[in-house]
Amino acid sequence: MDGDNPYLHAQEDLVARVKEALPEDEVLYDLAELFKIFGDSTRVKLLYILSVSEMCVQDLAQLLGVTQSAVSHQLRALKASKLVRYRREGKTIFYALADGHVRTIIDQGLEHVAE
Amino acid sequence: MDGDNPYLHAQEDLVARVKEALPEDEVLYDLAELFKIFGDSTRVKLLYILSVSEMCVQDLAQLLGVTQSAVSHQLRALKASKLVRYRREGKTIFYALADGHVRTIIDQGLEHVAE
DNA sequence: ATAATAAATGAACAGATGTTCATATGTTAA
DNA sequence: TTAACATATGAACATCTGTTCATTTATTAT
Repeated sequence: MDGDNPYLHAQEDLVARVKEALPEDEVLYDLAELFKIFGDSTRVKLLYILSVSEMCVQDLAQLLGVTQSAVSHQLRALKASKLVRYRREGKTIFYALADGHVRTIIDQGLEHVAE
Repeated sequence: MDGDNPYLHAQEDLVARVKEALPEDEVLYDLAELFKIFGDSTRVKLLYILSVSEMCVQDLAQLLGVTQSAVSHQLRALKASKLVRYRREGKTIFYALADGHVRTIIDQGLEHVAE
């Protein structure tokens, strides 16, 4: 213990080493943005639903018990995060998951919640 | 196409089937709460750091560039979600991840972000 | 063209969130 | 018991978020 050090408590070596191990700030920021998407019950439900089957906006709204507008707004967020894709069929637009990652992340989360 | 049906568009069978497949509302709510924790850059950083090494509050604050108070508040949230544990050593309290799930979830997220 | 239907968008607003500041609690050493 | 240090907590505040309502855009059928 070097009594002169004003930061007596700090394990400076450790701090430095961990700092090395950290991903870029921007990456961690993007990561938080991604999880933010999953951090709303309407959106996780949306994602879970779409992991079961593609579906049109109105059916999603009905299943979620919210406005068509609300779903549309949320789908916009999911699109921006590349989590969903969509296809138009006449007046109707069908949304689907962009890839399998989503379900994997959800399932990991469910495992933790189940404990 | 049954033209009399006021919900012409809806694939009611599908909606019903998917409804069956959905986890309980409460589970999905808890799931969202869990991901909400990961959905803030201060907190993911915290979690990432702790996945590398246990650490005391002051060092965490230094590493994150925020107040000791801010870290303490966030750690409270992490404790409430059973994501971290802690041990006291004199005046200092060392925080650590509660289990390995956290890192798994983070790594899954990082994979998606990396694309 | 016009009407009808599906989805998207913008404005507005209530409620939640994350931070700092000030202060309290707990622990150790003098 | 007092001083010093580490952490926790409460209040206050600015910002962010998610929803609804009203409206617009896009597509199809008449």
